[in-house]
Amino acid sequence: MDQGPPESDMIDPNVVAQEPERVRDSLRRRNADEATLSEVDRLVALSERRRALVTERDNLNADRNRLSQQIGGLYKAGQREEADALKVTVQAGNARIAVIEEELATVDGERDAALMGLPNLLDARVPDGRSEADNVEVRRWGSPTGDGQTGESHVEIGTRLGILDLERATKLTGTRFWVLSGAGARLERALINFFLDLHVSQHGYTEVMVPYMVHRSVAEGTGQLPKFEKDMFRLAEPLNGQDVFLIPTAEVPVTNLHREEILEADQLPLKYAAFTPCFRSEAGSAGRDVRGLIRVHQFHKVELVWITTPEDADACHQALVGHAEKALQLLELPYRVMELCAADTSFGAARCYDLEVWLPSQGYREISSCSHFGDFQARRMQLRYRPAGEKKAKPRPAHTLNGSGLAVGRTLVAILENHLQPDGSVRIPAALRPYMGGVEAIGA
RNA sequence: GGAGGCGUGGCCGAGUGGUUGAAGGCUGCGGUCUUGAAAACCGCCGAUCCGAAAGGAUCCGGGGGUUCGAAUCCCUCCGCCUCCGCCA
Repeated sequence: MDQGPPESDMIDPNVVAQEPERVRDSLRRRNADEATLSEVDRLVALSERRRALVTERDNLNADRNRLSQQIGGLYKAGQREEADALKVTVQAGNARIAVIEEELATVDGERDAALMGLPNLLDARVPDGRSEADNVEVRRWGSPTGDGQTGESHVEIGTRLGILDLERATKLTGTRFWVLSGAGARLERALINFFLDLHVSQHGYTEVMVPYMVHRSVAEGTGQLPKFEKDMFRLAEPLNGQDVFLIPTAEVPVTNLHREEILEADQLPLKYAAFTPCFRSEAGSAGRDVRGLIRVHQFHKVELVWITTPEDADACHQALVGHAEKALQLLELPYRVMELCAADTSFGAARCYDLEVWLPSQGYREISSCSHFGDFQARRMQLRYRPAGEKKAKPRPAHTLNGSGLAVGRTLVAILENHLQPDGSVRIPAALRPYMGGVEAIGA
């Protein structure tokens, strides 16, 4: 069923086997429970067992190979008797090999499953913290208006202007869906084009359009699976022989574009910008952000993805954040940059900055998450590169990064709320007007 | 949906049961030669796992089977191509 080389790894399995304390430290900083911590001990034992089995199996294989050659030689020499005697020996060895292979398959399976369920090692620079309240503000931009509580909400504004229709959306698919019409729909489309043009022509990204449904192994590559299956939508029937999931973000198909490849160092960094819809089940978030466009089952996003070298990754990460910030600045939306603390850093990330846009009705809300995955995703999808310089350098896992540039729906919300005029209309920021057919305000 | 063909290393392409991880070519890298370049010639050039190393194991789309031994035979899945039908 499954294609391609076996998925394995996540954090370097050798690190788990040889420096379990380092892994435990990272897990503790992430607020991991005891069950997860004990996985590390199990992993150490599993790795040892695996090594012993592999060694024995390889030795037996070597014996068999040698004897088989002898058998071939004996047959050619017409010495059937001797050959048949050797066959019996080999058959006995094969029986033992079969037993070992069986145990090895079990051990490998358990080890892989445990490994795939462990979150990434945290970057040492990530600040300690027990919750999102401990995230560290890095900088602010712009001048927020209002108190972040009593401002007119995008739902009220959009409905009043007749460009947002939440009620009719529920007739179609129920709650957490939306309908935009007229200038609202145009605004959504304008934002998509604005983001794409900005990043492609100003920031040097290559635009890509990708499938919105992916195989299970692809979602494992970026780390959504196996742990967060309930957050995704899965097709009822397998497609092309495999389970298929609706993408929760373009990160998934785009980062996996080069899975199982060995890239040359001079190809890096690879920078992709992709517009896609994103589908999220929002399991477990019942009751949160129930009204409006903030948390929905389907939304649009322009995602920025980098594939780079370990040496360059930090600088790339900073550049990525800057690119997302630029979009907010051009749209004249106040925001702050937060460095996430250990407990709030997501499963696959080693380090992460969130961009939070100011909403007069809600205060600061996440509008972009810029993550540095180190080699975590690259290991899971066997995405490697060959270091430059020395002749035959061994392939190494690449480093991957991604960030929203930006979440379109939330940007639309931010524009409605921040650029609301005293007369009830909404001003279109200058940078966006060319994409709005020159319109300067909605509802004026 | 029906019928047929194909799937080998970065690329092209040999190879139908035995010491082939795989001929040959191309590309790439190093060298000789050259003021430099080109050409020519020589050499090197896949990945993963175990091992301190020596060395060993595995991989010819994926999985399974036959066999002492499989790139080579069988089954199955996936992918690509061609023809017919259908839909856009």
